[in-house]
Amino acid sequence: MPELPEVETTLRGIKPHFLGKKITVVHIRHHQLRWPIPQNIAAILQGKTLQKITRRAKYLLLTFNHGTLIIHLGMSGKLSVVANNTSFKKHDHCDFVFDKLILRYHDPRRFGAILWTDGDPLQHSLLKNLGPEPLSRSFNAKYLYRSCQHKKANIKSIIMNSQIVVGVGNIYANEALFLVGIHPAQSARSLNLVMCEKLVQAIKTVLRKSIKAGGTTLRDFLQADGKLGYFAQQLQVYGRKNLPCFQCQQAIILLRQQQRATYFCAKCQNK
DNA sequence: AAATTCTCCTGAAGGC
DNA sequence: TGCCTTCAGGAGAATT
Repeated sequence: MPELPEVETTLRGIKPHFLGKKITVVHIRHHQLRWPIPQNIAAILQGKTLQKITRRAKYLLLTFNHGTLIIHLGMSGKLSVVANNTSFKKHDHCDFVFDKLILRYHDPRRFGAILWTDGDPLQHSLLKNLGPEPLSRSFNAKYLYRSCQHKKANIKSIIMNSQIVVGVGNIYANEALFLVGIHPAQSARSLNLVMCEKLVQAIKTVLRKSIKAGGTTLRDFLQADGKLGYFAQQLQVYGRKNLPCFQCQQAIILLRQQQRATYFCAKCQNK
C-alpha cells in the first residue's frame, strides 16, 4: 500500500530513466481503474518528450509540453521500470514505452488512477483543494492548531484529512500519534499549541525516516519486484494488536475509526 | 459546513 | 486441499 514515502521513492526511481526521453507508444490492457484511463491517451502521448516529473500529495505528475499525466497508485499500484519487450503479467494494465525502457503500471486492486490534463495540474479538481505537503514549512504547529479549532472530529481523522494535510496515511497516522502519546480518539479541538507542535514534528519525523528507508532500496528499482522502503522501518504500533508495547509492555489495542484500523497503547497514549 | 458512511477491487488470511 | 467469508485500505462521492 503506497504511502507518501513509496510515492516519493517511486518518483526518484523513475526520474533518472525517463526524464527527457520520448514515448514511442502506449499500451493499455485494462482501462478501468478508479476512473477510466482516457481512451485517447496513447494518441496524446505518442512521440512526446517527458519534460518534468514531480509529486503533489500522492499524485505523480508527469509533465509534457502539452499537458500532464496524473498518476495515483491507489492501494496496490506500482510503477516499475522494465526493458523493452518484457512480457506482461496479470494486472500490468498500462505500459508507457520509451526508446529502451518501459514505464509499467501494475495494480491488482485498481484503486489507482491515470488521468490527463492539458491545464495546470495543480488546478485539477483532484488537486486544487489539497492541504499543504507534510514536509513543507507551511505544515507547522500554528497551522495545525488553527485547523483543529472548532473541530469536533478526532485527531486521527484530522491528520488523515487531505484537505488539512496530505500524505499521512493510516500507518503513519498511527505511528505519529504513538510517538507523541496522543490518544487517537482525542478530539482535535482539545489539543493545545504545544501538542500540535509535537504532533507536527512526529509526522515529519516518521515520514522522513521512511523516505530515507525507501531510498536505500532505490538501486533495486529496475528489478521487477522492488520491495519498497517502509517495511524496513520498525513499526511501533501498526499491525501489533495484542503484542506488548515497546515502551510499557502493555498490550496494543486495535479499534476502528472511520472504518480504519487504529492501533494504539492505552497506557502511553492518554486521553 | 462538518462528520460519517459508502464505494471501487483483489489477494491474503482465517474458519471449517 | 478447498471452499467460503472476512478483511485490508486511499480517498472521492454520497449521505447524514
